[in-house]
Amino acid sequence: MIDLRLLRDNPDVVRASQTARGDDPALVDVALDADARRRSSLADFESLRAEQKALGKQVAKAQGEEKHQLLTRTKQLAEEVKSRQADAHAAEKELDELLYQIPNVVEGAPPGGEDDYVVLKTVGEPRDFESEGFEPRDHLALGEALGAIDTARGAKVSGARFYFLTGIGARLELALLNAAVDQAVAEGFTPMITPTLVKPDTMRGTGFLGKHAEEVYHLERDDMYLVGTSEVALAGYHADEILDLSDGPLRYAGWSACYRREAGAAGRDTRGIIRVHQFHKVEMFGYCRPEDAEAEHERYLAWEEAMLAKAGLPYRVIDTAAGDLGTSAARKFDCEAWLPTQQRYLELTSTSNCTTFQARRLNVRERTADGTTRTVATLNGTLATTRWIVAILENHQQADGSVRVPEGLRPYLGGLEVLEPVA
RNA sequence: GGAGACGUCGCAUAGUCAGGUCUAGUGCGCCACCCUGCUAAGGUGGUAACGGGGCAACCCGUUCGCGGGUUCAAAUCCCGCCGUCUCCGCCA
Repeated sequence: MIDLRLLRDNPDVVRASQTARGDDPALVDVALDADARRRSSLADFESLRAEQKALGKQVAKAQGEEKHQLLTRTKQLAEEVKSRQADAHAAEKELDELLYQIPNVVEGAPPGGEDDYVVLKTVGEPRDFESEGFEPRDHLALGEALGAIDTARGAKVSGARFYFLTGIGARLELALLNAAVDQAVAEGFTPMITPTLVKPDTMRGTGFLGKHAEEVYHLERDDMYLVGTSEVALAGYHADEILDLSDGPLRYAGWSACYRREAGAAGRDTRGIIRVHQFHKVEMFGYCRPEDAEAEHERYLAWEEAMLAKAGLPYRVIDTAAGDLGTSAARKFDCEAWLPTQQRYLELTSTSNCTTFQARRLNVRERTADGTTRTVATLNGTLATTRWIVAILENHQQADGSVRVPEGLRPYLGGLEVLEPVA
């Protein structure tokens, strides 16, 4: 939720943000109007309520005829209070619904849509397979030859976009995720294994039930949601709390299964495990002071790049355009690894600065030096996911169908240097 | 799944049976000041969050797990839900 005060004091900032995202700037004025109605109906209700309470005290003391007269007045008043309260309630709800439709205010992201990202840098050289003298195989062909990935049986058991990681494939994923957790712990993150089913309030608070609600699995019978990332649980972790950030930002590394319906992706990335309904992820998530959020965001990006280095992948970093930001993000950097068989970059990490947007919805505040409270900022960023296996297999493959294990992962595979095809 | 107890402004508790004097008391903790040559102890005052109004001092409202209801009036009575604990049943 955006800051109501910002909306009132600087509506132009919010209008400009809406325009940058390709959303309707008029929503700002509709919300301002609703806010004015809310405040006036609230004032009406509150003054009547104050009168009712004052009279109520007299009723308690009065006797006989005086009490009788007071009661006839207070009974009338009660009716009116009730109706004004209902008005105030309705106005509040109306404003709330409007505010929920306004995504976070963009901060520094380039204007435009999905294709208008800005490449911040490119790291590492894509291999020249032609000069090496062989045609690279895609991750599924490699994974099947290595006995690492089984999508056929995944489909048999659970349907399209499901898979089994088998043998060395399962070990490779564990190695990757363990490397991510170890790095995070070394940097001072608290490792967390999080719930993957959450209540509606938590899912709504993190901003995933807006435009992208179609992406989320919902369990009708229990009214619970399957999370698409541990960000959801970690954002909810401190909901309704007042934090002490005097020792610096809080940093958590969440390890969880992630579930996505991929409703809007029909026909895209159908081969292999690039786009699947279930995968695992180690996610950085943190709380910090609003003025520290931008610098913290840069650190998250640096930690992602450190992981990519461990995996030995060529990649680029993009600054996502305003129109392609998630509801909660004010700015987002993605790291995309080179995918040789598709001659394109594939998103492996994404780090968002959500400023105070998520925290305001989830009511996460900090105690400031002068004793007051204020809303904190939240950030998130990917450290490793199942999808990384795609890039690792393709980029480190050799002519004989074997795959070199990147050095950063070898300690997690008992020193194994090469993955060999199984017969 | 069944039965019961419980949920109060950081923590611990009083208040709920008998609705109005609860503007929610007290202890601990915390903050400021005072006193004491230091320290310990002691004294005085302050100390929940959110919203609305006001330049401000301040005033008003909401919140006693959450949501409804009864009533002129709800921490207190009624209903539903959530959570914690205890016992029973069932299952891994």
